[in-house]
Amino acid sequence: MTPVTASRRIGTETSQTRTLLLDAAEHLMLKEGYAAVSSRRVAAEAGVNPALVHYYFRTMDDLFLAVYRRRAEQGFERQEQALASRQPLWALWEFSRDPRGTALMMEFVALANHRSAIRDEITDSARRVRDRELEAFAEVLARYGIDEENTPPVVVAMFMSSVSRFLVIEEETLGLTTGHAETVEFVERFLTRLEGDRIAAGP
Amino acid sequence: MTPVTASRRIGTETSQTRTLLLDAAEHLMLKEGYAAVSSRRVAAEAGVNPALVHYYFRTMDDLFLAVYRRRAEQGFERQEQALASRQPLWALWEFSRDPRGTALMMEFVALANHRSAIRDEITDSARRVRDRELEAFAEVLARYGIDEENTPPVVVAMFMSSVSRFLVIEEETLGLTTGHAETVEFVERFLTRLEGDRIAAGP
DNA sequence: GTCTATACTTCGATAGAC
DNA sequence: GTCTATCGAAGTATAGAC
Repeated sequence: MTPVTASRRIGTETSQTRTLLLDAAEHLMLKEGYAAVSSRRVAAEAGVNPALVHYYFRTMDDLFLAVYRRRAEQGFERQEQALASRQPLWALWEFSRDPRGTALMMEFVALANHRSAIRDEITDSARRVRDRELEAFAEVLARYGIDEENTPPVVVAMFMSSVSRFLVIEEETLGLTTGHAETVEFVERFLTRLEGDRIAAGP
Repeated sequence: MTPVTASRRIGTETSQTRTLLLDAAEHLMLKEGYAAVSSRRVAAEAGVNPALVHYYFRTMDDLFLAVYRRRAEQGFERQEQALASRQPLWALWEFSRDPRGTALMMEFVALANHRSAIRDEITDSARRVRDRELEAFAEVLARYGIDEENTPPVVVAMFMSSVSRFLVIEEETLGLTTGHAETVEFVERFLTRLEGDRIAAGP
């Protein structure tokens, strides 16, 4: 896999140290923002020698990309699980209200503002998630007998995505909750009307 | 205004150089993200000597706060203008879809994640905007004869805020537009039902 | 108000010993 | 695979001349 043009050595993807570094970078990013993710700080957080960061990741961008890809892969899986469950809309709603995912995503979007390699990666995966989501909403809402003219599945999907993320950011980052309870209640009444009361929530 | 405890000199708030530095910092923040805002780069962007940054702003946090406060003040004014206009909901919708405001806000929220002084300032102003917004929506929707039970003004306000910002971030930062047109159309059909076709848009 | 000069810190990245 | 050592660049902040 290692490109022939690169002269320097690169560690294997199965290395335990590499995983330690990814965990440390993600943790730092959540705790102090992407600007705090430097090779030295990541190494300190992981408890390994700073030079190892550049042994496993050629550049810091490579490290950021690896952190992102790992999470994105997990996101795809959780989306599929949600869609395959008995209450797909409830499951998606709960998934997108998970604070950890949104906080990390916000850091990456901020980072994407001035790092094109990261922006491209995020755009690709966001589009993939969106396409799958829109497809699923169309199918599910049709099954529930929702009138497509008055309540377009695309719009329901976009509303739910927007609102969940907006609420999480305000709550977690700013500690602002004005108007949140009423909004959550409104959405969940809608979900209950379609899928009944929420049965079980997976972590 | 200058605290007695601070030994170092601080420039006046009316200085032209100070304004140049604020403009430069804001521009850099929009173009390359908050991490690009260093004293040297701000000075270069403003075309002045780097030492002047610390003459006008004791720390970089002070600079960030000054940039934020200037914009927030402008935001309050534009909100009041929107609410006082003949089509307040249309005006608010267009205001919150202005890309510049949202992009800058996102940078500040990301910055707030690990700088408590900035988080406190943002939380305060966000709460102020929200309170005013909720108050206005309650009054305006009642005037339009909207049933408060089925369509709670708080929820309408939160939905419009969430959706507008979400769309802007996806469009501007990621270049992702899937599902956007349908969503905008849905919201604007709602606005048209209440306030008629949009008459005039501000700059 | 504006400048030069400077102290000190942290960063990304690499070379080469072990 | 891991370490020490190091280069050069960039950062914050301050002192003091002009």
